[in-house]
Amino acid sequence: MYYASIAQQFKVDSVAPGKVSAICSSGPARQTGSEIRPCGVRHEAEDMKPKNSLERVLAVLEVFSEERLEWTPEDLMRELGYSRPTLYRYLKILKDAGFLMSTRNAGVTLGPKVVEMDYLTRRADPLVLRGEPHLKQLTADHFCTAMVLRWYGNKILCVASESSTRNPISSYPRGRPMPLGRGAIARSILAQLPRPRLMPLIERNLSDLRAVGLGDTAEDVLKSLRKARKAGFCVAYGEVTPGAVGIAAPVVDDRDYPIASVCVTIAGNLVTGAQIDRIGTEVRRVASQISVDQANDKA
Amino acid sequence: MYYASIAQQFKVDSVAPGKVSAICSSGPARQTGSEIRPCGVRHEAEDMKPKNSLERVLAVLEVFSEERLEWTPEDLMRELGYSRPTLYRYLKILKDAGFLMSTRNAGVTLGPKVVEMDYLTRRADPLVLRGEPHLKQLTADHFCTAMVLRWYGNKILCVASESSTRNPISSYPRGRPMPLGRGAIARSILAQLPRPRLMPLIERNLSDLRAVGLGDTAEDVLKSLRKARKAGFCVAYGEVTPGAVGIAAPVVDDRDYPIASVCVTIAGNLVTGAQIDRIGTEVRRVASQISVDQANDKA
DNA sequence: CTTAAAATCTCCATATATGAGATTTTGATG
DNA sequence: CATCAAAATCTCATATATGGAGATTTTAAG
Repeated sequence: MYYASIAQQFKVDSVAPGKVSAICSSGPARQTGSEIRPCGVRHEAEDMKPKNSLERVLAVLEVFSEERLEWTPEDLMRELGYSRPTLYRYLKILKDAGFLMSTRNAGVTLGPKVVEMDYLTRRADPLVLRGEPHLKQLTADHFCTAMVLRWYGNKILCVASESSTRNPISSYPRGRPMPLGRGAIARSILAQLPRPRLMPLIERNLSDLRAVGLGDTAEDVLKSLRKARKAGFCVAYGEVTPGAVGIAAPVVDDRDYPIASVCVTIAGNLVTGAQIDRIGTEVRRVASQISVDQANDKA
Repeated sequence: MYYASIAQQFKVDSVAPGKVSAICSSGPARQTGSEIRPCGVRHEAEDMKPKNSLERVLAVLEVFSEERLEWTPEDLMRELGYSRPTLYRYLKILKDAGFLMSTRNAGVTLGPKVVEMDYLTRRADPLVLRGEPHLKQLTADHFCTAMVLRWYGNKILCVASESSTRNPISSYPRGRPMPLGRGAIARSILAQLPRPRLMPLIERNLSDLRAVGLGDTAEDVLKSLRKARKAGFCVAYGEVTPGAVGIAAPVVDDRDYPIASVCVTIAGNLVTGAQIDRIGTEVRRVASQISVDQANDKA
């Protein structure tokens, strides 16, 4: 039988615990501490379609994006391939829970429960809580925008941001995923990833990575990232926002696996190279401070 | 009492416009232990237990609150009454979707997907989009905090807020539900509700409503609210935050049903009664402007 | 008041989630 | 690194919820 064969396969894997580590070291990273399952392919190519109804309800929430903030039931049925009653049942449940709300145009959008939960997240996320004082400090010391960004799935997500400039340069406020191929933040995180986890990401973003001068081949990029890792922080000139310098350092867990990044963004015409180095050192210090606090969080 | 005297002073000052005093409360803020009292409308007799698995998964997300930001699987099993495998299955799905994440203490918290969705909500919510320019205007004109708050379920939820003060007085930033029984905001919304919808809410919050001087019996409160409705805006002195004056007006849909509230919060020692009246008129104008725009949103 | 579109409901065969307990994995510790 | 307890996952028979087609009610519009 189908299931039987799968089960057997799993059994074979787990019968010999000694070999598991060998398999892991050459496969994708296993789930680590407080991270989301870093299962290789996510939104990029093709999510494996949800198999059970629980995942199918949640899948409804996944279709909302910056490009498509509002959906009609018809479109949802088409997009997700659910039957009419099913879709409407899902919608009812999601609306009742406040995750969705109706719009006038007979459509649906994300609802107030999301807002409420985000507030709780701000209060709960240790990275936000620990990060904020540091961000205040950084923005007090420099005329800049300082941020903490989470690494989850294959995304980089700003979770906290503080600014001492009039019009903050960053176009990535809390909650907006950042590109993987550009900017000091992305690099600071990539540089910290174990090779097997890293390579597919490099391949996928090679054109961007090449464009910002990290190297022509994947191997070259890898070499550049090794250097970056050694330095402890990354600098990027106008890669994400023209005229802005990004200075970022990774926050890691107790296994040196990256979980976030601390970044200072500052107008390019405001800083000299020497200053950038000084800020870089500060950012690195902050990031590693957060890393340590984080690791010791046995509360 | 201190606040009472301030309130009285205001009352005298604002006698001229006549209506205002009628809808003003003179009740001092009652200190309930800490300065910030979380809105405690939770596990009343209100939520019926979820019947199908879809609702049961979502119910997991419902247990997170300001008082309890982190849960262990064990506690969740106890709280929700799910079996071990079921609970873990739910957790796995929710974690994979990013709604939850593991903490080091073998617990779970709300995850990054929530943050991401909240960002989308900020971009999608017409109240936020339409409201923000008005808030900018209000905070430019006055030294205050201006907010838009949604009315959903039986909650009042701040969705947008702008501030021109150094330390914003409001302890209700985006996403934090507000109490129903206190403050100008709550009153501006309650006043707009149809009687059958309103009465149970009055009953449930009668002690609070009485404390702020809206009347002794439910009928009295109802009468006060009628007046408030007529005036078009509400004023409250230190009911939510000691020393702060709240001035709020309802945003309604095309059937005059309240969907939100616009509020200006300003330090009590900064404004005279006459100014409060002027601000009140402004707030009312903004709220009704948003109402109209909202109703015409056939985009 | 009539009509169209949207949303909900009914029915039922069948796929699917469930829970008790066994099993495996994790991670802390001497 | 062997050991042990706690945490997480798995197995499988069973009961249950699910989703498809189409009927039906509700809502919005003319």
